[in-house]
Amino acid sequence: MFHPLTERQQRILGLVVRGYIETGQPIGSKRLVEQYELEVSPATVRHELAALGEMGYLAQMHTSGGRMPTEQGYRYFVQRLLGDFRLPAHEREMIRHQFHQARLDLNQWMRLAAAILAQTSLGASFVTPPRYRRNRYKHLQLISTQGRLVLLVLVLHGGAVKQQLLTLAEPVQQARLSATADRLNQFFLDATYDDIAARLNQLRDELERDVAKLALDIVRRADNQTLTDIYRDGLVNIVEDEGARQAIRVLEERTLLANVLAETQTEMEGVQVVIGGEGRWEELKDCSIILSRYGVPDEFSGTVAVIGPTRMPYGRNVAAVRYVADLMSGLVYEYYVDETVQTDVEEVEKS
Amino acid sequence: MFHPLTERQQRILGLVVRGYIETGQPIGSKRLVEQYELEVSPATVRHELAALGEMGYLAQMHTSGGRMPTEQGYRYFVQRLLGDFRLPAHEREMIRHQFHQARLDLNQWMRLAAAILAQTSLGASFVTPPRYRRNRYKHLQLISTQGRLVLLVLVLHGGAVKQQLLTLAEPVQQARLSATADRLNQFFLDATYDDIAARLNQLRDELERDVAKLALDIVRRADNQTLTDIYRDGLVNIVEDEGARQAIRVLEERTLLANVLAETQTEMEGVQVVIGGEGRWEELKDCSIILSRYGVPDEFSGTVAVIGPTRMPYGRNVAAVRYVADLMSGLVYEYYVDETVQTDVEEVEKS
DNA sequence: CGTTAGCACTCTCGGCCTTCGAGTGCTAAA
DNA sequence: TTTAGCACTCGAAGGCCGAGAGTGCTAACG
Repeated sequence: MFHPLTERQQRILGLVVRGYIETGQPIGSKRLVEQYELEVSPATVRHELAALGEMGYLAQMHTSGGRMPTEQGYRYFVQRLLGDFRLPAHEREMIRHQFHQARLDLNQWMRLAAAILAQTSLGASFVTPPRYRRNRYKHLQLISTQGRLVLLVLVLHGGAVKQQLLTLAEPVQQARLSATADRLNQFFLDATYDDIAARLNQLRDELERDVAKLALDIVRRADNQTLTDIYRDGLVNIVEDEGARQAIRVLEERTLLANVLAETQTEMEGVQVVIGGEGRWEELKDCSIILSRYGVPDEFSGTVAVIGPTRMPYGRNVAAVRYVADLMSGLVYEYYVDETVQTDVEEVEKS
Repeated sequence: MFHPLTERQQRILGLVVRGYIETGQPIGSKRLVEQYELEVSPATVRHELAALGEMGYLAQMHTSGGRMPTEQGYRYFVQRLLGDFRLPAHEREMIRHQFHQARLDLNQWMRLAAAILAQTSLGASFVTPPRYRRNRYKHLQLISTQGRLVLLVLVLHGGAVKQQLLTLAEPVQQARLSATADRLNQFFLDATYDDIAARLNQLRDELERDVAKLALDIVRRADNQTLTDIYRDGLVNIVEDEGARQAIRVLEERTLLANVLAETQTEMEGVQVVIGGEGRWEELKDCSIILSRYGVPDEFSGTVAVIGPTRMPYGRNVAAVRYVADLMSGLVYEYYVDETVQTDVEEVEKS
């Protein structure tokens, strides 16, 4: 797989890779000898560099511009030259401590893992949730929300909780929903997708069958789930451009974003535009944010927003934000605001 | 709040802002007249520009470098000069269509909203979930997973589903757990944080009280939840630097990431390093990914990873990824792998 | 009085040239 | 095999110049 290298070649390759990683500049023979106090002359090093170049471990951009590692060079470095480095004890201790601080919550752990990796690597990181290759039905619950709308909560093995709203043909009492859920739970405990599919016909009751079909679909989606819910962090570390950094920092540091949203929250409905931090937030000097609430004002509301450089097409973006916010509001009103609150709202409107 | 502007000044300010947004270059009097066919001479425009400059709407970088809008200039533009622009009909139709495609799933809608905004604005976007100012207890479920570990699933008004693992003092039968949940559900239906806190003392049973306390804590966290679970998209649009773009594109395009993970999945345990796409993925030519599985291999596993430029400190990062993966594995084994699967694993190991 | 033409001035940007320094390959000697 | 010497290459940095765009000011004009 790799050309065999002499001791000295390995040493030199390692130095070039390390040097290039550190400085970002191609490394030449002279610097190599001077900086790392090799006991040979630059000319000798040049021989070796040429050899390493021919074997494909090093490349040079220009005829006289020093060497930098090729992909293969990096690979050799990583596989052969990288002694097993360990994190310093105090860092390990700090990380361990943070994990044990966290509650028994897988999502928290993942978020934390992403944050820690971003912090210690000074790069970006991501974490995907653990998943079973074949999920198993564990527990299902049906919760009536309003009229014919029912919230289905399905717990899978491994603690994954999936939720799904469904619309029944006609309203059904909570009691009957609970009974249905209980029966299905007995029937399908620890069932895989195939199990559920096989036993589906045995169900007589129509409601049971409808719910089971939905559960089946959820298990199917969980089985070939493609990386939704991944946790990311540290994007800000790999972006050089200052303008973009600001925007990304805002999106990653939740406290900052929370501040901005809190201060705009109380203001009027409709689309709001925050330009260049409005003098209040130094951190987003070169950014603009176009945002709009959606949902039930002051009661059950979220935010949709676009963030970009101050120099952005405001007309278009304001229109887009407004349109999407309106759509979201419509959907939320229709499906997610349950009766209690709607009554509250009506009362408020009457008074 | 704003200096009053003449008709013509408004017109000119608008043109400068639009022009600057479009080209990114400061705009001068001459170009203004020629490009937009004003019926006055450059000299007149210069007068107006100077006036707008004194009022603080425009600024110039250098004595002779054309004008660009100040923050205040943008603000005037957005508040007064921006006619209400609407998205073209076919775009609106397309967006509406996509929303109605989606299932009745709030999370899907938010993801979709973020994606659409990113796409139409060519900027970054974010969406926060709608939340009640005061959450209400809706439904609680206790699910025994293994030994003394119990998964608590709490549904709040508005369909928010919170989960939390808890450790009991001693194992309890599922039947008793269900009964407890039922009692609490009756007792706390539609209760707010204060309600729960007030009625907590009335609970006799110790298990009930412990669970209720935990539920109370969950509601408290939901009440002053600070922007967890926000959906972001389009970061790639605001980053110029090509290296960073690649990394971000990988993180945003789930299919690409899924490919990479799928192809590395089957390989050996431990930390893996993907350098520069290994020739297989053109899209991450200048990136390296350091990744490791955690959890139960081939059974219940996820990934932790660091992604950054090819030129990164591999030693440190490999160590960090390994350490975090090991920690996560430990936690997952301890709390999230239930008996059924542990048995499976043992069987496999025996055979 | 608002508008315009003319003018001198300023400043950036791109092209062109030069110099400097780091690095290279080759050859011949140790 | 290693080293010194040498001629050569190439990019980065600095200086110079002219073109172009833009400015403010002033004086004339309707």
